[in-house]
Formats: sequence, structure tokens, C-alpha cells
Amino acid sequence: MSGRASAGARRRRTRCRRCQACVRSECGECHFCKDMKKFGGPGRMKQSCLLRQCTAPVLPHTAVCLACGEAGKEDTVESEEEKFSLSLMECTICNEIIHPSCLKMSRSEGIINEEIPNCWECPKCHREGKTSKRRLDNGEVSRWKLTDDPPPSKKKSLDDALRTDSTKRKKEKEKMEVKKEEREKEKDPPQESGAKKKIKGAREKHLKKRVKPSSESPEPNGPTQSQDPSSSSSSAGLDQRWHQREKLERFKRMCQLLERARASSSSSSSSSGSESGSDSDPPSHPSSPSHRDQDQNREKDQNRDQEHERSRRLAELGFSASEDSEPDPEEERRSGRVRRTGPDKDPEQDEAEEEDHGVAARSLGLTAVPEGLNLPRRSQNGPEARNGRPRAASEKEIGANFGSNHRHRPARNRNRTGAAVSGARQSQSSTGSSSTNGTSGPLNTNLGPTRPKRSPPPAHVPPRPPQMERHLVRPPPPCPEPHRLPLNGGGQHSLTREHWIRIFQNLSQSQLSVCMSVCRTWSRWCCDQRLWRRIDLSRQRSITPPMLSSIIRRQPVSLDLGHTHISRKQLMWLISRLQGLLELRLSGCPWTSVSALCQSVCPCLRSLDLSHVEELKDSHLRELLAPPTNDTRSAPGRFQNVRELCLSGLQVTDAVSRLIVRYLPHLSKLDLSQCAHITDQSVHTLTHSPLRESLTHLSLAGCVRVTDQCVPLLRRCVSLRTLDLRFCGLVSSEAGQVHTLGPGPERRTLKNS
DNA sequence: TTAAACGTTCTC
DNA sequence: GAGAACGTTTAA
Ligand SMILES: [Zn+2]
Ligand SMILES: [Zn+2]
Ligand SMILES: [Zn+2]
Ligand SMILES: [Zn+2]
Repeated sequence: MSGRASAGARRRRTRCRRCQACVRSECGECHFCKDMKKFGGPGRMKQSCLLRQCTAPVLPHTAVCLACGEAGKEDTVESEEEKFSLSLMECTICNEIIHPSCLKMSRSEGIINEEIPNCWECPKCHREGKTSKRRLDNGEVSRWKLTDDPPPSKKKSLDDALRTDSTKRKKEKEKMEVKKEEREKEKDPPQESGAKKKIKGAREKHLKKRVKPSSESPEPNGPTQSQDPSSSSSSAGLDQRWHQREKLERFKRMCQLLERARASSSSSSSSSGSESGSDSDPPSHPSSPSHRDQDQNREKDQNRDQEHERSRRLAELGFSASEDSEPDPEEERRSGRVRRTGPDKDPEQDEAEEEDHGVAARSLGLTAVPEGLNLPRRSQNGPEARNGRPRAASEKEIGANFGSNHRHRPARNRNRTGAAVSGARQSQSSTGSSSTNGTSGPLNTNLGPTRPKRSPPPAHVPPRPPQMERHLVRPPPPCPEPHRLPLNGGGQHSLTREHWIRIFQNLSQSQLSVCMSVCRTWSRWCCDQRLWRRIDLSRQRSITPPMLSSIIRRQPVSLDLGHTHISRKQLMWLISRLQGLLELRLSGCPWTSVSALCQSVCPCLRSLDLSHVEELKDSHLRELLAPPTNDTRSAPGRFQNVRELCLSGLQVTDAVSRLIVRYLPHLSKLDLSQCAHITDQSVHTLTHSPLRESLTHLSLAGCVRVTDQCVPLLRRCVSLRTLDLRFCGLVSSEAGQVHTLGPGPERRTLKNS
């Protein structure tokens, strides 16, 4: 406690100045930029550009070790082990910043949060049980951070073979975990604490209300926090988190149920999202075994491919990993190292951190992602104390892991005037509460089944960024560290990283995920962006925060989120972090989510698939394609570089063709298939515009109102190579003949029916 | 000193 | 609960 006391205040982090986001300039167009005085705004929001959200916030330069008073000294040594020992680590629970080497206790008990530089759950807190440990149903135990929540679930199985491996691995891991747990138990109370965190259902509510006092569990900090005068307020903070977590879990459960149901009824099941697809997962759920078998059988019977594919996808992202356990850690542990979710970290570097991606993903799962978007960082906190100032109760609150969330006391505010300041700095406590301006991370929010609420489709409202931008997601490692594979014996494998990457490039995503669980080095290497150019999460029922983080880390060029339940916020969050995205598929997603694009900036986008977007109307498309009206500076339109656009299956009218002509000057491939309201008018519009020269592919298949009259018009499209007029009832077969388009060896027209 | 922007609190 | 506001902290 005493230690914790100090911890009370949490140190504010600052941008790393090195990540891609930090390096870029302000966009001048996002919500926050517009608020800046330099861009003509009032300057009241004081938030950084949405496109400049640092992915790896670091401790301030002035941070020093609580024990020795010195700054981080990792630069003075070579080995990672040493670097870690001499770097400053900030505990997410007690907020203490200390050199692991200055700790009296074994630092191997600390739990490193790979997501954030210099961030861990210190051994002290861990020992005190602040950590959450969670016992899984099957008896397996694993530890979760407060933040994370969700039970581990895994996605589907990988290929059998793969699966075997993975299973094995998991078991090993589990063992490790168990050992650890045992150790922990010895020291501490019980895992219950863990349990509490997650608590389920009803309980949570209570907790919220009451500060999670002792009743629930023996929280370590129980006592401490209690003392906080503002306990109520603090509880509020907790509440929020709890609340979120609760929601998340509930949602996941629902997904699982749905999936199962669906699976059983129809074999086709797709795996569910990472979350949902828990069944297969190893680590946890007791029931899972049987399910797994069933699944397997099913797979065989049927779409095995699909299943595989799906699992593969998930796996690829490392989701699976995330959910279950962490692979690598074992190694480290064996080696006697601290457990981290990822490899080791370097203090500031982005690179270091990411090590795992795969792993990271998992770690994500484990760590912060869930709710917190923001919190990843620390949560917590303390009350007022922050910088040096101790706040009275601070420690206590912190105590709990989730406690961490506690918010501190209320007092402060009220006076900004007065008291608050008593100290020099007040406190900033931090909590990482979820909401705040930009603070959140990948959003869990959306997970909530409730997303439908946004009734008013965004009409032209000026962009309003979601406030969740700040979650930390580690940037993809520029160059995953090791160039050679370290061998147990101490030597190195003869193949270089590049060689391995080439090998990895031939693997499926599921295989890659398996590779990621092999060792930390592979885990890092497998995060190479070259291996993840395309990420397909289509039809995943839910897109989880870990998934989002994983996506960001991999910085795909092509992303398919078709038929997913991604929320608007999630999408916005993603897009703002995928500035290099060239292809985006949102087929079958609800417009309420897709509308996020209206507030995003994606200058590079070349291909956009909006087919079958639910409730997408002309006005929406206008909002999407036209530049923000309020913007005086004439903007060219968000998607001016789009070459391919798919609007298949939408209830749009000929008005959209005018929008297309006007705002998509470089369009070469247009899919208007199954748009029942499209008529020859659209064809006329398109063929009497500059697009007549750029269009190479056009599909009007299923456009029942299109007639023979469009054929002559289409001849104006000098570059047209493929024309699809199938299922156009009013187009005669003759008219649809290839030759009608005129010369051109490569041209082909599809017409039948 | 200042500009930037973090994290909490206010407001609706 | 989301979003706006704002005091304070950081870096320079
Ligand atoms: Zn901006
Ligand atoms: Zn940065
Ligand atoms: Zn020290
Ligand atoms: Zn601690």
C-alpha cells in the first residue's frame, strides 16, 4: 500500500513523436482540427487531430523511478532483459513508475502490457491480487486484466493439423498459466479477485453501485478504496468500466448462443467473431470440447472450407491467439523472465512493442483492449494525486484492478477554483474512463446490440468524430526485430528473417496464426505487413476491439468487413487509422455504420464496395460522395481517387449516377447490378460524362428497368471492356451482344436470361 | 514562455 | 452515454 499510495497519481502520457500518426501533419479537416484556432475554430476542444492519434504514448521525459529517482536507463545496456530491468515501468494498477531492477520483489511477477510502452501491472499489485485472475469454467485458469474482459474464446479451429499444433501449444500454455496461477494463489488470495472483475451479470450491477466492496470479493483493495471519500465517484468510474464490460460479455454470450444455434441448425456456420466463437477454444470453456468435435464433424460434412476460411481469417489476425492464451509467454517464463504479453518491450519504441502482433492480438485480447479504449493505459486512477501529489485515497482505489478504473474523487472539480489546486497540480486522475473525448479505443461500444439506435442517419451533419480515438494500438512494426531466429542453444538459425518471411508468404492466414504461436520471434515476424495485405473479416458477426487493434497493426491494403456488425464508431475509428487503405468492402453492413465514412478521410481509397448496404438511399450516397458542405474550401470529395465502386443491390435511383459522375472522376469499374431503380437515364448520364472514357467495367445486371436504349449509349464508353447486362429483362439478347459494343478484342458483354 | 493536447468533468 | 469543454501537464 504504501507503495501504492505513491501511485495515486497517474502520470499523463505524451505522444511518442515517432509513430506514423505522430509524424504526419494535421489533416485540417477532422473535427478536432476544425476546432483549432489555426484552422479557424474556437480552440475549445484542445484535442489532437484524429489522424494524429499517437499509437504508442510514452511516459514523459520527466518521469523518474519511484525508488531511485532516476530516469529510464535502458539505453545504457544491450540485452532486452537488461533494457527491461532498467526501463521505467508504469503500473496500471498503482500507477507507480519504477525500474524493475529497483523492485525488491521478483519482477517476474509483473505482467507487462505490450500494448503500451513501459506499462505493466507491477509485481506488487499482482501479488496483492489486484490483478485479475480468472478462473475459467473448465477450471482452467487464466489471468485477465481488468480491462479485458472477455473470456477467452477462440475462434474456430484451424486446420486440423494446425489445430493440433495449436492445441498442443495451448495446453502448454495453460500449464504455464496454471503454474503461475498456483504461484499467485500461494501468494494471494484467490482468483476470486479475478472473478470479480468479470463478474457476470447481475452482480456487476451491484458492483457498480457499490463500489465493489468487499462483499463481492475480496478485492485486494477493497479496503483501500473504501476509504476514498469520494468513493461514490470512484465507483462511478468503475461502474463505467464494469458496465462496458458487462455489456461486452453479454453481447458475446449472445453471439455465442446465436452461433451455436445457427451452427446446429445449419451447418454452414461461420465462425463467429472472435468473441463468439468461443467454442472451439481450448483454453476455456468446458463445454467446448464436445462442441469442437461436433464442429469438426460438421466441417467435414460440409463447408469445411468455409469454416476453415473463417477460422483462418480470425486466426490470421491473431485473434484466436488473443483470446486464448498467450503463446509466447511461456518461453519467456521459462527463461525466467517476466511475463509479458508480448515480447519484451522497449521503452519507447513502437517497434519493440509490437512484437507480437499475433501475440499482440492476443495480448490485446488480454489486455486492454476491451474497454478501454482509452484506458489501456492506465486506468486508473487515482485520485487526485497525480503528480506528485498524493492523494489521499488514491492508493486504495487503485487497488483493485478494475478498481483501477475508479475514478477518484469528486471533489476536485468543483472547484477548479479552489481547492483543487492546492497542490500544484491537481490531480489528474486518470481514469481512463471510457468516454471522453477522444479517448477511447477500439470500441467496444458498438458491440452492444443496440446500435440501431442512431436513428437519424447522418444527414449532412458535419463530421463529428467519435470520441474514441485514443486507444492505443501499436503500429505495425516497421521491421520486426530479430533478423535471425534465436535457438534454444543460444545460437541462431541460419535462415534470415527475410527468408522466413518468404516462407510465411506462402502460408494461409490460419497457418500464419499458428506460426505466431510458436515463438516470440515468429510471432513478431508474422506481423509483417507484407503478410497481411488483405484482411477479410466478412461475415464475422461482431467485430471486437481486439480485432480492430489487430487490423490497425497490420495496416492492410484491402479490408473486407462485409456483412459484419461493425458499428459506426468502430468503422470510423478504423478508417482514421488506415490511411493507406486502398480497398474497403462494406457489403451488407447497415448504413448507420457505413455512414462513418462520411466523416472519414481516406484519400487513398481506390475501391469501395457498398453493395447491399442496408438502408442506403440516394441522399446518403450524396452525403458520402459530396464534400462537406460546410466546408468552404472546396474539397474535392472524399473518394475522388476511387476507381472501383460497387453499389449492387441498392435502392438508389438515377440520381446517384450524377453523383458518381461528379465526384468520382477516375472511376473505371462500376457495379450497379440489382439496382432496380436504375434506368437508361443513368446510362445516359454516365455515357455523357468524362467517365465514358474511363469506365472499363460496368455491370447493370439485374437492373430491370434498363432497356435496349442504353446499348447505343454504352458504345460511347470507349474503354469499356466488360459490360454485364444479364438479367436485364428489357434488354433484348441481340442488343446485348458483344459486337454491339463495337470493336475490341477484349470486350465482352454478358447477356443472358 | 507558449503551443499542444491529455484526461477529467460538465452538459445535454 | 456521447460529446463538448476545460484545467493542467508536457515539450520545447
Ligand atoms: Zn485533423
Ligand atoms: Zn506516436
Ligand atoms: Zn530505480
Ligand atoms: Zn502496481
